[in-house]
Amino acid sequence: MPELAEVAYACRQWRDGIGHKVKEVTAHPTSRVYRDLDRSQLQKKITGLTLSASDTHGKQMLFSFSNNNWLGIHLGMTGNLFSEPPHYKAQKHDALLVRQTNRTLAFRDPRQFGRIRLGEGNDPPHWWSDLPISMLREEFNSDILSGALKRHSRRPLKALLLDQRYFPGMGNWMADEVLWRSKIHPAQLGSQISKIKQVTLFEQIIFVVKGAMNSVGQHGGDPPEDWLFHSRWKNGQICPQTKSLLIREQIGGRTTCWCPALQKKS
DNA sequence: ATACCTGTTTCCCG
DNA sequence: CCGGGAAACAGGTA
Repeated sequence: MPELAEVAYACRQWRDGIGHKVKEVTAHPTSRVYRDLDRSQLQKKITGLTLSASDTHGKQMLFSFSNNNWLGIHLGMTGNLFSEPPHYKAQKHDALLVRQTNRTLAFRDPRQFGRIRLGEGNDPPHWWSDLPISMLREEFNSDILSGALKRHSRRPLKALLLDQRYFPGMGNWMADEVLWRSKIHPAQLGSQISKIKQVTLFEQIIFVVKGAMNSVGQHGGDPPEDWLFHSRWKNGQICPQTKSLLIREQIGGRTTCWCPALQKKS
């Protein structure tokens, strides 16, 4: 599920809980999402407080509570948020249940690659405030891209795009989408990208990020019909643009899908 | 049964 | 010290 737009949608699932008090907190006894945290401390801190706001930044989520308390959630590979009925019974992979009078806010994560963090203080904790500039902001400019290309001149573009220090929220399918639209081979090295291609690449990052937020981020469904997204998940699919056979291979340690007719190495 | 997977961290190498 | 890559984490699904 979770790349930036899916995270934004997940965050909205807890929106109805804002302005309401926490009656009880249930933490899964063994889930790895608590690897930074003491479960009883989480319960002690959050119980009785009021959820006051929520926000996302890339793949990170921040929930604000009364009394200067903060809860961070990262969905990992298989995490998701749900709003369930007040007396909902915990399922096997429910890592966290936050009970309120009219609903139960649930964080479910079968593979447990997600992560829960806590913070206390007037200002948001450092794990939130230290995040790199959001790709949705005006301050996210092409200098960030050119700086990353320069510093990592021997990295395949696919691997670079997944680097959260530069492109917070970029995930596997979004990176494939960006490279496909930019007509860049995913294994192309940072140093091999012309100035012209850099401009295209930057524009397509913005296009895909905004396009994903306006579709997936709003309704939780799929991105627009003509996106590579719909053809990238299994072998033997056809490029929506060129109608030639798409390739799927590991690049930068991740399954990568691209169109050999469109995305040539140079 | 076996391989695969929307993410990140840690370890190892040059 | 830095950059790059592989392995590890864990369980569901095809």
